[in-house]
Amino acid sequence: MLKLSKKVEYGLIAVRHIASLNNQISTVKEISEKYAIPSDVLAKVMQRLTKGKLITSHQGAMGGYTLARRAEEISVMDVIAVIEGTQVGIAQCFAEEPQNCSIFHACTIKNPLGKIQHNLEHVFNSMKVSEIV
Amino acid sequence: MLKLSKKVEYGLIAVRHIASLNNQISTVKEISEKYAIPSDVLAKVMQRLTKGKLITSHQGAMGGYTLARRAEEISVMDVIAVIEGTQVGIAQCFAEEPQNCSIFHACTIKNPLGKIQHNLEHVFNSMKVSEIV
DNA sequence: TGAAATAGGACTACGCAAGTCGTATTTACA
DNA sequence: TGTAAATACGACTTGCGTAGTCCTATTTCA
Repeated sequence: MLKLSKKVEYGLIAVRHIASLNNQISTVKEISEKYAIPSDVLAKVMQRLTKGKLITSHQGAMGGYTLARRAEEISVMDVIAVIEGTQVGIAQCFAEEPQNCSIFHACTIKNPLGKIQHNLEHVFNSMKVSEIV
Repeated sequence: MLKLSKKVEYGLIAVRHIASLNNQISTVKEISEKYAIPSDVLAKVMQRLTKGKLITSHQGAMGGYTLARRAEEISVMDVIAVIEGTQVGIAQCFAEEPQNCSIFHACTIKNPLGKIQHNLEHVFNSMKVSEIV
């Protein structure tokens, strides 16, 4: 409950890793070994980060990944959004299709949870990869 | 990902309900019908809230539940902790047995996530049931 | 041309959330 | 004193999402 997914953790670690090496090209193999992350899983994460334009892929031998933006311009929220493909929502009300919640009409806690939701979004948006030293 | 469980939502709704009726005795049937919550599920939630001493049960006919403390003294965190029975942790590092994380030793994002964790805890601790109008 | 790298689909395993069911126990009140 | 209304609680089922594995295709450097 209320946990980040491993994919997001892996993504943050990877992006931070590249940033910490001054954007030097890095491979899945290198990162997965260094941090003991299953390489197949990390590979998919990197592909999503690429599609989300947070990093740039370099195919072929001697290839790998570099950041697509400066580390100061990549927020934790960016990484989450790109990897999960959905909005962060602590309840259905704040994700897509709020109406799907079985309780929607009678729910009395949407507003208070909304405050918490906003707070979370703010924290995730304001924390940048460059701060993850 | 990062979602509260339905049980916690139900618990918050129930506690708020009782508080909004000035701590008048309320039954599972009444609450489950009013908010369209499955009564069996709600019953278990109420039992946990009782064990956690947030509400008081009154068995037998004409029984039900009342708050065990003033609404100003019940935080959202209290409800979560009692219902889930575990610490809120956005990653394994912040739950029980941090060492179980497959990445623990090499993880580079414990500190930044810790900031987010603390922020979350603060928000949940400071929001009281009395504020959930 | 071969090796090193990304791209990406298909599949499995597992755990947890959510809900259901059945039964026991307590208590007010007719 | 019996019955109905209520809580107590364990066992079970189901479904879904997470995490991970496997396999193959494609790209590119040397």
